[in-house]
Amino acid sequence: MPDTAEALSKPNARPRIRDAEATKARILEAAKREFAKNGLGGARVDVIAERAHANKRMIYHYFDSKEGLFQTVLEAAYVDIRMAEQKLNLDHLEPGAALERLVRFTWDYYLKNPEFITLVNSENLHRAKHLKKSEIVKVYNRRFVTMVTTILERGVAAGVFRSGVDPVQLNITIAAIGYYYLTNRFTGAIVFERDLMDKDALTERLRFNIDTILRLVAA
Amino acid sequence: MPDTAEALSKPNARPRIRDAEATKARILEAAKREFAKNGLGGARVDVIAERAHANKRMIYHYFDSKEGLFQTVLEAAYVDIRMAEQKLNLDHLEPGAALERLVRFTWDYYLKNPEFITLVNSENLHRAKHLKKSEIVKVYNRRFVTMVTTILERGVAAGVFRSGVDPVQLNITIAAIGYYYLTNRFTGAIVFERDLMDKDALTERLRFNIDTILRLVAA
DNA sequence: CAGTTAACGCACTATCTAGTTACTTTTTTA
DNA sequence: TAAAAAAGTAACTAGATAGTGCGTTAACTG
Repeated sequence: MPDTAEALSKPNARPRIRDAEATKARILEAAKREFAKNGLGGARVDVIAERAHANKRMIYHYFDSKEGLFQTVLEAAYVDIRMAEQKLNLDHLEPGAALERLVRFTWDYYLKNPEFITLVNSENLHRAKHLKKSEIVKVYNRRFVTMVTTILERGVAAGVFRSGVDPVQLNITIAAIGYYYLTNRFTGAIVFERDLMDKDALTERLRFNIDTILRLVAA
Repeated sequence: MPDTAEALSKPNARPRIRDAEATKARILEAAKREFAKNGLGGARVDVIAERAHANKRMIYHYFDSKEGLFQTVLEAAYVDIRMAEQKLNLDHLEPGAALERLVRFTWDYYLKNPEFITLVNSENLHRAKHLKKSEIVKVYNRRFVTMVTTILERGVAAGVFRSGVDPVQLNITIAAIGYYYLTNRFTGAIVFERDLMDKDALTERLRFNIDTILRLVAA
């Protein structure tokens, strides 16, 4: 009789397999959802622990504090989008097509990863204090800005884009026209009395955004 | 000796003047700041009471709950921006100038009223549950959408704008290119390694935004 | 297999926080 | 001017909530 009644809370409960990496990953995934849904202030550590099927103690073991956890989640989110952007391989496309592809990608990424937007909003409410500490993110960001600069230069050289467009302003604008539409979709639906998340509405907005950006750089 | 030591906490303290409207106004102002700074979840009712030089009990007396207070603050914010927009009197300007003026106004309003942006962000985190309840805001919003529709129609008739531009998409875009830049100024400063709030940077962004919108509607 | 390390879990606490109770004081009204 | 109504206050409560102390158990190591 190797198992006493006290040793196991449930009869026939198999011994829990221990896996630090898997537990960390489950906590991060649950935290991303909870932070995205309620912001840093509104998120509950107990909820994250429960959703991750982990003990709350482990959160403090791996991430030190609620803010430490938030910072890790945020870093992972930035690394993820920046890596996805790098994979676009825009250099093989002609400048106009490259720009269209970037606008399309940005839109699709926000749509598929709504947590990204909410995490960024939350971080800005806190004046980017967590992102400031992150060294890894800087490296990725530089490569990202370079992408658009290269497209613009190629377009100007080919005579299809006008010169003098600031790559940073363009970058911000590409993000803005997708980001704003999606992050403010709830108040937007009320202000404009329209379902902004309707399938046709989304397609229409993407078309409009591509149009906006191409007209902006057109020669 | 009409005043006993217990009747007055401070010697020579004049009897407090009672003014319900003034107290309400102080609470609303303090609440706007606190909600804008910390979001609905992060805001503290005690802090609002203290900043308003009011007793916390009065908040519950006038606004029922923290959420009731938030809703009132949010409604006031929307009414304020919509009323300011109506005062622009764009009908007297030629279409291009009218559009430029609207872009400029939107930008300046966000700059001068940064709480507006944070309140809207907070409201969207809560899926616009407070704004949904507001009837007054609907009236103002309709007039707002009409404004841009009229400018577009006049521009098309005058042959300076192309036809087929959706006024709602245009409205969203005008807001987006200013709003995104300002709400994400903290993470933006890190991503683009630039001070986005520098005076010259702000002027440059406004110019860029006007350019973006005019190119978007150009015939 | 003995002993060490690392993963995991329970139960607790100090503090905070929205909301309330039970009053006092000023202003208005009849 | 008496009494009713409205404005204002202090002290309290019940429930959360981030964070911990300490014991237990699985996995690895020599």
